[in-house]
Amino acid sequence: MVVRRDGYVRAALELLDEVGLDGLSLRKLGEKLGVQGPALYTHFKSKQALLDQMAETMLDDRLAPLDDPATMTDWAEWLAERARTIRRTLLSYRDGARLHAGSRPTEQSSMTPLIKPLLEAGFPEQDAVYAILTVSRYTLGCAIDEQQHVGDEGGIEHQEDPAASFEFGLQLLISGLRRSTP
Amino acid sequence: MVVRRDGYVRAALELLDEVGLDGLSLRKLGEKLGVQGPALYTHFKSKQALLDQMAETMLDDRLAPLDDPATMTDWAEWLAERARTIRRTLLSYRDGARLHAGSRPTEQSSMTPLIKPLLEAGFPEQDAVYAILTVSRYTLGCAIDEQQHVGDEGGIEHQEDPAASFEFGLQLLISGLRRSTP
DNA sequence: ATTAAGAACTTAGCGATGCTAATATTGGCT
DNA sequence: AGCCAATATTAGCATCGCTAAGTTCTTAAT
Repeated sequence: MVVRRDGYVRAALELLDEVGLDGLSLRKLGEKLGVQGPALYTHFKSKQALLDQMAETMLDDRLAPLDDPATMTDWAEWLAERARTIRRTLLSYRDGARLHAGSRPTEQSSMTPLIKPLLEAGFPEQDAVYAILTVSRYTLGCAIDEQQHVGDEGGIEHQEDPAASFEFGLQLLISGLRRSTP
Repeated sequence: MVVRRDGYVRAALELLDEVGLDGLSLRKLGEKLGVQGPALYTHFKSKQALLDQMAETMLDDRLAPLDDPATMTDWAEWLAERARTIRRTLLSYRDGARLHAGSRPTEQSSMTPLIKPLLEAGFPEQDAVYAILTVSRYTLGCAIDEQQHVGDEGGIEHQEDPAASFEFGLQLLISGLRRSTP
């Protein structure tokens, strides 16, 4: 009951790229898996539970390598790189940002390991938590806004470079945080 | 064909608070209006068009007063107050943030009037655009994350004060922007 | 007053959806 | 062989977005 689950989630992520979030149905996913639609209720108690798992898997896959202590140098660079990875990931799936926005974390994904680098840098615990949340939420907001405007027939003022705009705000946050740890 | 439209949108926003985004159907909205479901297609070409209009109306209602030049003092305070209003508004409707995240602006809502205060403060045009975008997107990300975790049975580390966390990041952004205009 | 035009609404119905219930099939373990 | 749990199937309910065809109502020009 836990063996096939992961494969199903990954198939669902493939299907997402093919049909989009609004077109994603359990029957279509079943077809892709050579299985009838209701069979999926053996593994997920609801469609939302599947969506939640998709959102978590999508991010965890690419975020895991970043939490390897070997690659970690500067906390600020780590935090920035984490944000860039989140954005890149959400944008790399069709409706990836909207999928994440509409999902709730499955297990309580602990924040404790995340704030550790910041605590070592001298941040008070509360500030460390807020720093992680702030950067993550800013990144999510960017990804949603960017992805919602794909194929927008660039209006006059739509000369925005999304990556540059994202980096602009990210540096605002990071350098603001830097200033608070002398 | 344009008289009833606005009333229908507001009724839809009321219905949203009652049944949530996933429970919002054209048939239910019709019932609330004493009308059959398909009648709504006279006013909206699709359900998504209705959702788009709801998202726009929701925000415009409360954002309009802020753009009154009389009340504008400091550009930074204006920008911060704008962000707070957006957040307050999104949180004040059930699934308000998710509704906004899944919508696309109806007419190209021009950014020109928004960047004006920043241009007068000496910002280069590109930075002014990025500043508005950054603050708006951060706010959207916050609202989504907060609203998705209502009734989360506060885990051990879930000692977050959402308003304080939002203000933490907002000040990071605003004071970062302040520093770039001496 | 008559007519034409258009907006607003109704009814009927198609294809698809999430999900439940009841029933079957599989596959490893003792 | 026999059992148990995991896994899948079929049938079907209620609801959904949306389309098509036809109706009523308002309004304005003749």
